[in-house]
Amino acid sequence: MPELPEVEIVRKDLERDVVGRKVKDVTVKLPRIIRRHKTRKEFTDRLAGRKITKIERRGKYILLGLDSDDVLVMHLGMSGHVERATGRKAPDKHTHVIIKFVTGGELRFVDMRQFGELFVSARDALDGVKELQHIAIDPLEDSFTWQYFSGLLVGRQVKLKTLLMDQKFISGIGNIYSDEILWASGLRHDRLSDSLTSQEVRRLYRAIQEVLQDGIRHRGVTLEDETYKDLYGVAGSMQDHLKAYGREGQPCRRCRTPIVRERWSNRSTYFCPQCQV
DNA sequence: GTTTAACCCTGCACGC
DNA sequence: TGCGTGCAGGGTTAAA
Repeated sequence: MPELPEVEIVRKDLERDVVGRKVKDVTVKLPRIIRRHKTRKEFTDRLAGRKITKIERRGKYILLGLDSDDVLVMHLGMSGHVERATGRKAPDKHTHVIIKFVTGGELRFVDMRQFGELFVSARDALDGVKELQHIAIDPLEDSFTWQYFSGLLVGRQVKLKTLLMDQKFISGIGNIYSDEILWASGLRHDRLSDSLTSQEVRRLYRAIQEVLQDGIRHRGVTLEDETYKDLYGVAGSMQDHLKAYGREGQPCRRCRTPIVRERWSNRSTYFCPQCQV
């Protein structure tokens, strides 16, 4: 389930591995993945012969800058990942788009559940893309200060988990990391944002940064379904360090109370009923 | 402004 | 063993 840390790992891997490479040709095996384009050709023609110049991230979106002033936008959805491969190894059945490079080797977009997508946009038209224009501040940016964060909370009365997962509020946090952040800050998912003391706001702010950085340090969460892997097919290890998510019935690492799983907004939410208040 | 539900799709568990 | 059914899973958006 790629969230900010997983997407950031992919961004870093791509930055090291594909910047400077020139695209030879592109194969789209499943048009659904490029659903914003009317035809395959409209997509592939804008990539063929182009050199990749830089890799950026906006929330959970990855932006591959091209030397044509176009940008290849990538969203991993729920089960997507990107892998570097040689043409020798046959692509598995969930490989939907293959980008071949002039220097050999290729980039494969793999996504079992097909919620991910790729599209090409002119760089100066990016701000007009609905999903990108509303993306809020990145919690790992320098400008995400404690003052800024507490300012965001002013006048809002929303449950904390809803707020954390709201990409218009802060970008990059999904179901797994929101549970971890709330556990780390000792706050319940259904606490209302305007009920926090300034000490609790500070704890939440710290937890957001620490948990996300931890996720990056451990190269992301790879669950049993193994849908997320880095560019080289290597699994992350953050799943071994989770304190709440996926630990239903297991003792809380702080107070030994069994972790509870609750159905919340059509999602699983894991928390400690004792030490998260 | 906030909450809820539905949708996207595949794999898997379950019952017959 | 094989088939059909139902549901989990995350992000987004439309509707309430």
